[in-house]
Amino acid sequence: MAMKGREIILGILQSGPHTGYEINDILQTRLSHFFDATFGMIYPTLKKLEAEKLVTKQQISQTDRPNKNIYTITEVGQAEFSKAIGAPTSDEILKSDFLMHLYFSQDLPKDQVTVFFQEEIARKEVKLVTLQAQLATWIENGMTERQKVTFDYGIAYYTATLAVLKKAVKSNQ
Amino acid sequence: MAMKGREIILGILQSGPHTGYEINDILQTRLSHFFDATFGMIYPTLKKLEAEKLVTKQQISQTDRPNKNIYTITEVGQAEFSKAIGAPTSDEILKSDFLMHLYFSQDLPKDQVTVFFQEEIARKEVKLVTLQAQLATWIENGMTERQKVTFDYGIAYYTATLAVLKKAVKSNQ
DNA sequence: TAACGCATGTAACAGGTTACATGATTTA
DNA sequence: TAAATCATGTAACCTGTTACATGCGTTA
Repeated sequence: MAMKGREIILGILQSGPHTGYEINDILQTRLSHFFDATFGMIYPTLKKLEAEKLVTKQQISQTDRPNKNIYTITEVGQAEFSKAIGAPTSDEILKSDFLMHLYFSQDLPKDQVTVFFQEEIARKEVKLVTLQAQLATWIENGMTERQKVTFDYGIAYYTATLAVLKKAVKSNQ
Repeated sequence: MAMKGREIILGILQSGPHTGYEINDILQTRLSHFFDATFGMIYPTLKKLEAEKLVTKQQISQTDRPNKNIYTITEVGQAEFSKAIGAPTSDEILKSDFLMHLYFSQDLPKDQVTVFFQEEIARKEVKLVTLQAQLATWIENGMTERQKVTFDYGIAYYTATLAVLKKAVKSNQ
């Protein structure tokens, strides 16, 4: 059984207390190339985690900004997380809507396919730049050697697939 | 809205009538690097598609093997598929349980992490070999230029990430 | 004045997963 | 004789998605 939203959030809280908003930010910047999350998943999960005593909530009132809830992992939460991190890893899952379209695009006009290519290239370039831009601050705030591998993996992935896409869009024209 | 199971199955049926078993086979060999399916999804989807008249079912009795159902796409199904294939593509989604483990592995012993690396490398090598082995028969049975791009994408992806993984497992030892 | 950042939450729903159930023939 | 191939299906469940709802302060 792969690690799900609950374990990911527990994992992020291991590096210190955070709000749901901050958890989302970490997910969007540093883990976005191998996991994706939305607020619609984060807040309900945090609520369940609190009900199960895996995290505790501290409410902070703010005047200039909305009030916030800071979540801290408990010992029970730590134990649950340790169990999950030691469990065997499962298969990676990639769902590419772009490749799906391309695979079945035999009846689409060339121009339409070119647009799909360009959109996918643009998306990947944004992802690549976002990830690369993270590196400096990430190292400052403490990046482990193992986390560096997840970073390298993302860069290699985007770089290699962008090359294929850019070559293909040329021969499509 | 990304293409879901129903559109994928409709897409496969565009290249001719197939059984659920055959659909699974195509998915596991040629599309497995960007989509994954299970029988638990395929058969119920086929049933819904038939109820909605997007496909028709022909029952074939066999003596030496189990009976089978051959599904054929209808005109309504064609129309639905054309609509889906022309719609904008959405973001790719990658979920890597291995990278998740690696990212949060600070408390795991080196040996355990090495095992995770080796397992992931083995999985990817199998995927790479399976995909490469498909090429010859795929070309014979008709592979479009665009499908060739999805193939190249998969090869580039596995090759690039395997290189990162192999380098990292060495420095981990 | 529009957009963005901060900040949280719910309800309905869709979609797929997992586990189970069956069984003959062929290949290693 | 164990395992793989062919072949289909259901039921319960889980997890996450989408859309909606609110609202102030700051920056462009």
